[in-house]
Amino acid sequence: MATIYDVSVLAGVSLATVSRVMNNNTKVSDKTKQKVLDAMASLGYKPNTIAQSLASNCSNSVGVLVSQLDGPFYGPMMTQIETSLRVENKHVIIAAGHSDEVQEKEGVDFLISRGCDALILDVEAVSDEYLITLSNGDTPIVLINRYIEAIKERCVYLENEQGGYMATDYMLSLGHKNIAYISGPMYKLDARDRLRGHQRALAEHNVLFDPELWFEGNFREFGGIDAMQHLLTLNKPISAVVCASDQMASGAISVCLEHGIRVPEDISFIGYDNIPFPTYISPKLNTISNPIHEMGKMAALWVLKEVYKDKKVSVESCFSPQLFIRGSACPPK
Amino acid sequence: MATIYDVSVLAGVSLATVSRVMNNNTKVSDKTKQKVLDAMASLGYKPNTIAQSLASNCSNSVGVLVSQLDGPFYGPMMTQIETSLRVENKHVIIAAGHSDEVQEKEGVDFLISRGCDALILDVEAVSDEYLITLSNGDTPIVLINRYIEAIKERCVYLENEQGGYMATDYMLSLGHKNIAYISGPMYKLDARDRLRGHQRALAEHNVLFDPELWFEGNFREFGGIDAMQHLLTLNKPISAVVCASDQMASGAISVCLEHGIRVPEDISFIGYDNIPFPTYISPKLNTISNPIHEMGKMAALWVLKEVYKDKKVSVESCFSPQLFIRGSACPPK
DNA sequence: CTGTTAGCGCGTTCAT
DNA sequence: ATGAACGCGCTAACAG
Repeated sequence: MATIYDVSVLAGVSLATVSRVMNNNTKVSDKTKQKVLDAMASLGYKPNTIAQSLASNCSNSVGVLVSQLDGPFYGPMMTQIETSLRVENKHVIIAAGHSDEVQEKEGVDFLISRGCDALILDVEAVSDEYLITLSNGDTPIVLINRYIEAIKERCVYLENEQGGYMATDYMLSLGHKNIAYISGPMYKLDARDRLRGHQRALAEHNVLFDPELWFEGNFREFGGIDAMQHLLTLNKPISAVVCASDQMASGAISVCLEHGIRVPEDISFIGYDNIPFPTYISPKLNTISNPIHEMGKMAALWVLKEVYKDKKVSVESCFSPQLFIRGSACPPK
Repeated sequence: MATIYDVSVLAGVSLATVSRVMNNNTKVSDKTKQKVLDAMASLGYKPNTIAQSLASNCSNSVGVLVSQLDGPFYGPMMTQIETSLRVENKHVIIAAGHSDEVQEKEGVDFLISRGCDALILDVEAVSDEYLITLSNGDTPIVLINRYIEAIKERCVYLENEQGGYMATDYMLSLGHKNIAYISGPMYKLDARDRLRGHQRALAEHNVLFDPELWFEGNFREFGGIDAMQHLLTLNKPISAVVCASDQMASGAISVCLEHGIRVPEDISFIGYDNIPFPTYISPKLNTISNPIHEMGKMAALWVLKEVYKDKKVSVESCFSPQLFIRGSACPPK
């Protein structure tokens, strides 16, 4: 591999001059610049990014820690992050936290030790205090999907309570009264927020929240399956089910169909997240959008602006959910 | 940040000794080692990986280029790669190729310029020749999902032809004769291989391949939707549909259900890939497994063995598909 | 077993 | 505008 030294010899200039044309932050006369450029081209010179990092104390890498790399969310998010960052020649290093406090912290340490210039975190097991302390460290962080008052300028999040409200409000406006709710696990903030929204909608319509009609799921398909099986054993009238995730809604619907219960004729459904898959199956799932890809992009822009001092980007941190009406709900009989 | 120098001073030894205990490849007396360890601990010393990389000419990073970061495949694959590599303290840098030749090449260049020690590639737009040439370069590469004879020891792949055969053979064994086939795009090798397997199965059962019953899809849900809508306009008897991907199968099934066609009673279906989602909906999709996560893991192990000279791993490069029977097929009426 | 010394490839003062 | 020299933090001979 050709180095800056080879280029300097061929161009008949000093090392420093070559470095200058590379970073073109200092004035270099046009003709020496051209000589250097020619030399670089004829040698097929590529800068050694490792050496650049060491000398400049900037690795041009940003670490991304998500709870899981698979599933319907993180893919789109990673896509946006990678795309937004690569155009600025930054690279992304990934790590998975697996929703486990120890692993999430290990992931953070790992990424920091890797010399990342910034961290984009989608974590759920670590405490607010940990994150606040972390944000005072040397490596800047942005949080996706989490709102912490003390460091709100580093948070990119969705108004989950509002989304939960919208889902249930929609069912109520259709005329439903007997509404079951399948929530996410209560240790997750977004699950709690969505549930709160659900309860607020019920209250506003003077419908009592029946704890028996609430099942704590896990956001995954089989959580929805378990939930629906349980709800069916209750022998209570249920005309609509609001699910805190599309995955749970899909699982729950499959249980109904297998029991000969028609959707939406017998029971209406609405999910949350607006993941792609359920829009292609039958019935097409109504849902509340969770613009996870937008949030990924925004987090990347935050890094570009705050860490790499890119002037032209502007960031927006709070996202509003949106209702998508398709074919999985109708008025009660 | 404390450096190796600070540690050496505090421990009263030389720089080299500190370096030795870090890499513990040379013998160091137990008590000096302990002194160094204590000094490191009390300083909270963390090695600077950038400097290590520069000095050792090894970045401990491996680049992963996939066509897309989202969708049901690459998530599980990335998970395995990340997990396998992280335990060995290697980090993964990601890039997306978007199934486009230019972008795939740019991605490769990007990762190489980032000093990756090795590349794991899941590419489909670049030519075999390009990859063969690339494999002769300085950065070792492994290919996932692609078989190239000249560099087969660098390929981790699935026997797609066999899988295609199995899917159709299964339908034939159920008694189906009027079998439609929804393929992937013909410019992709795996799509062609799966189709070949389909044709071989038909031939073995003396069933003629009817080109009219073959629709070239795109592996995605809407490809299956388009395909099924087209097949239905044919007014030909069709009792079974073999799809080259679960996503297309799901799209196709949704079209049937909307037309009041029952699955599997009226038309049987089988997909390919064994992605999670369709196992949670109704009807549960029969399919051929595509162990993409296993392949990801194997690629990571290949890198560990061939690049980082890890002795204990053994790699296997050829994967066999497997038939999964669930609820989307039955004998014809 | 341990210390000395030279790089790794590049950025960045200082001079000039 | 350009060059010389030093330093980033660490590894790897080479001595001893």
